[in-house]
Parts: sequence; C-alpha cells; structure tokens
Amino acid sequence: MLKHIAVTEEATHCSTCMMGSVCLPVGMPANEIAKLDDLVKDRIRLEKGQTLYQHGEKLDALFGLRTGSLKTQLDEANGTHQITGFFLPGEIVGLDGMIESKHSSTAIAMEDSEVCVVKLQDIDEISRFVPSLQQQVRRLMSREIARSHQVLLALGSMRSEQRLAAFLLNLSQRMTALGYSSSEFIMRMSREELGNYLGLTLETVSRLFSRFAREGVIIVNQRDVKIIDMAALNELLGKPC
Amino acid sequence: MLKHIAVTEEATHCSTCMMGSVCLPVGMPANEIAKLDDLVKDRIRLEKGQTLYQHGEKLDALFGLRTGSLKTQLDEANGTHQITGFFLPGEIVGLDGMIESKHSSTAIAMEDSEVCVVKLQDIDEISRFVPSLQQQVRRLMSREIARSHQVLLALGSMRSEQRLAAFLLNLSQRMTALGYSSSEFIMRMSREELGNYLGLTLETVSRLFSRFAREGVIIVNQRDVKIIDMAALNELLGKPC
DNA sequence: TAATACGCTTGATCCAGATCAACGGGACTA
DNA sequence: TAGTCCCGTTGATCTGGATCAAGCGTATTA
Repeated sequence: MLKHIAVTEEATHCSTCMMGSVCLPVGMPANEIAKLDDLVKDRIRLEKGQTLYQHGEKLDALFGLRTGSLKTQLDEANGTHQITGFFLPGEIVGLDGMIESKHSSTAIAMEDSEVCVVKLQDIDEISRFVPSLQQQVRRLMSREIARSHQVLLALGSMRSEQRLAAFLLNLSQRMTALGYSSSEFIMRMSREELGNYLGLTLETVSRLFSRFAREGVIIVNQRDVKIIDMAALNELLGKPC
Repeated sequence: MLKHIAVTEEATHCSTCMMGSVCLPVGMPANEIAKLDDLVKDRIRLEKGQTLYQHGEKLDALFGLRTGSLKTQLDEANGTHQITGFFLPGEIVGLDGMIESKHSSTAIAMEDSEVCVVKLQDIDEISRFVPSLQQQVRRLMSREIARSHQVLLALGSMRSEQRLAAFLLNLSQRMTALGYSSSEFIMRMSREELGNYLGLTLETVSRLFSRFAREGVIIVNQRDVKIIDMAALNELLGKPC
C-alpha cells in the first residue's frame, strides 16, 4: 500500500520548494510559479523496490520526484522487462501513457524515495489562471520524447562502449543540474538494470567498467563512479572535446 | 522552399476531414471537434525527399499528415543518423522537441506528401473554448512517448526476427486503422531505412524477409508485403495467438 | 561466527548479426 | 538498346557481445 502524506507545510509548495529550479516549474516565469501552490496536495513515500504505479493502472496524476530514484519499465508477455528510464530528483515520472488514461509502464523505486503528486485535474484547473502551465506540461512531455529518442539512438546505432559512455555523460550532466559533482557520483542501479536499459548483458557492462578503469577513463568501485577523463568519453561518441 | 497552401475549401477543416477518425481529433467529443475549424489555416505539400523541418529549427507548429508518409531522424555528429519513426496519414509529426522551442529531430518525406499545419499558438487560443483540446494534445504526446518506448523495447531486448515481426504487426495495425488491408500493404521505406530504424543492417533485413517468405509467413515482392500467417508473427513475439 | 545469498568480476567459448563481396533486376537516361 | 544507377538479394567470413561457468567480496541472517 502506498504511503500518502498530506501536504501542509510551507516547504512543500512548488513556489518555495528547493527543487523548483529543476522540477516541474523549471523555466516558468517567477510570477506564475507563485500560483502553483495548490498544484501539489499530496506526496507519496516509497520504500526501495516499491511500485509507484503499474502498467494498466488508471493514470490521473504526474509525479515529481523529490528524493531518491526511480526506474520505469515495460513488462513483457514472457516475464522479462525492458527498463525505459532512470529518474533522478526533480524529474517528472508518469508522462508516458496517458492514452486511455492508463499507464503504459511500471515505475519502481530504486531506493527509498518521495514523490509529489500532481493531479491532471488540478493541472487543467490551475491552467486557467496560469497560462504557461499547459505549455510547461507540453515542454516536459516533449523532453521525455526527446530523451526516449536519445536512448533509441544509443540502442540503434552505438556500440557497447559508446552506449556506456553516453550513459555516463548523461548521468553526469543530470547530477550537475542537481548541484552535485559532475565527475563523481553513485549509480543507484545494478549492473543488470543498467545492462537491461542499454541493451547489453550485465557481464558486458561489468567488463566495460573494468576496461574504462584500466584505461584510466574512470575509477569504479562498485556503484561509485568517478570520471577522470571526460574528454575520452566524449571522444568515444565522436564529439569534439 | 516549402510549398504552402492556404486552407479555404470546406474539405480541409478538421470537422469535415476524412482523416478525422484517425488524426488529431481522434476520440474527442463530436461537439468539440466542430469547434476545431480554425485550427488548420495552412497546409504544406512536400515532394519525395523534401525536409519538413530540421533539427534546431524553430518549432511553432505540429503537423498532421494528410497524405503520403514521413520519417523522422536524429542526425549524428559523425554524419550518420538514426531513424526514430515512420509516419502514416492521420499521424501527428513534430511532437518531439518543443524544448526551447526547437525541433530535436528532422522530418523528411518518403514520398510526395501533404501535411496540415497546426500552430501551437492556435492550439492555446482554441483551447480556451475547447477544453478537451489540451487533453487531446497531451494524449497524442503520450502516445508518442509510448510508441518510442515500444521501439526501445524492440531494440533493447528483441532479436532481429522479433524486431521485424513486431514492425510488420505494428504496420499492419496502423494500416487497418486507416481502412486499408491489414494483411497486404506497401512499405514506403527502403531496406536500409528499415534496418536503420530497427538497429539492423540492410542485409539482415533482406535476409529476414527472405526467410519469412521461405517459411510461408509472408509473401514479399520488393516493398510489397503480404502477411500470410499473422499468428506466426505473434508467436515470434511470445504472444498468445 | 558461520552460513547463505546476492551482486560483481573475470575467463572460455559460442553464435547472431555485421561486414565484405558479388550479382541481379527494374527505372531512368542518352 | 545499351548504359548507369539504385535497390535488393545472396554467399562467405568475421567479430562484438552473448552465453556458460567459476569464483569473490560484502551484506544479511542464524
């Protein structure tokens, strides 16, 4: 059962939330953000491994990740699954599959996490007074599409080492946006989860980490990664450094 | 230069368009669709190979494909590209990358085509009087995300034969929605384009077509495909027939 | 403290699909 | 009518990453 928390304290309003600079309101005019206080009436606390929503469930809200990390995955008929995304604080989960008002994927907490619940109904309501909100939702959905396409690019036309390099660089950027170090971070996912996401086996992922470390590009200690040679990773992707 | 056509005739209004059942208005209440007449003020005729929009260009409209077919692709630094989607009549192009109001991909006509131009500005305008329009746009974007995730599933965890099977079944469904035969259709893309999309080489795609034909699952004649044994394709995907 | 489990690493081997190569057929051109 | 181009097919060979297998370190439990 999901653990709901009524939002009463000041700190949890969008206008005063620490995450405002990266979360749902990002890029909105300040005077409009101030009007978003009624957007989040509810939060949910998730334990590691707990499911936020499941494929087929009714969708009536988006979720802004406050703390922790989530993964989304498509469950297949044969019992396997494909991970479609890893989410960090400030990122919005649940944008996929509003078709028929049903979720098209499953979202699972990779560690103890907390999400803000944003009812679609409230979005429509508040949009009347905050014109930029609709555009904001469009922008966020568009970002999700673009993100998917980037993964598609990786899976469709990159070799294993390039996929991992692209992943590490992407994670690095997102950590920076959160105010963390761009070169040193802890990955919340297992080798298996990462392999699944990147279309590789866990063994290949493990070997790649070892190889990158041997070549002095990174330092790895289990899930703790330190990027030593950012340029080398970029070079792998054929990008000018 | 893109060829614009002012919309004056009755036939091109959304409320009376033949494509209404599959295009942007799909699923909207009839009385609301009637109010969409000012949504499309402009159409564009594209010749085969012509570019509708390019990565980085300003985005201020969505495009409803009226006739023909398009592909979207991400262009890479090294000159290669990854095709991210094939679009049939009634489908909406341009949903990706409204971030920073810039297109994140390139859209190219695979044959002579025609698109309806839907200005974002007009969507916002008309939404005031047609509440369901915003939800509709969300639904369409969500469908695009779900679609990307399906491709991601194919690229990430299917073998080559499964990818082609999934593609053929998907195409079959979409042709049905358009009122065409579900079992016989012409593919507008080359083996190379299909290979690119599916993360395979053109040779592998060609061999798969030959093999499916040899096994009596399909009949292929260049780009003309006839599905003989739909169940066999479903079986390849591990789905109950 | 040992025992079991889980996640990660590393080695050996295998194979699906890539790559290299040749050819064939239809469409367009001169 | 031959010539050229483009696209698709098919064969031979190669290889990146999968698969199979063993062992290791750390965390959890008894």
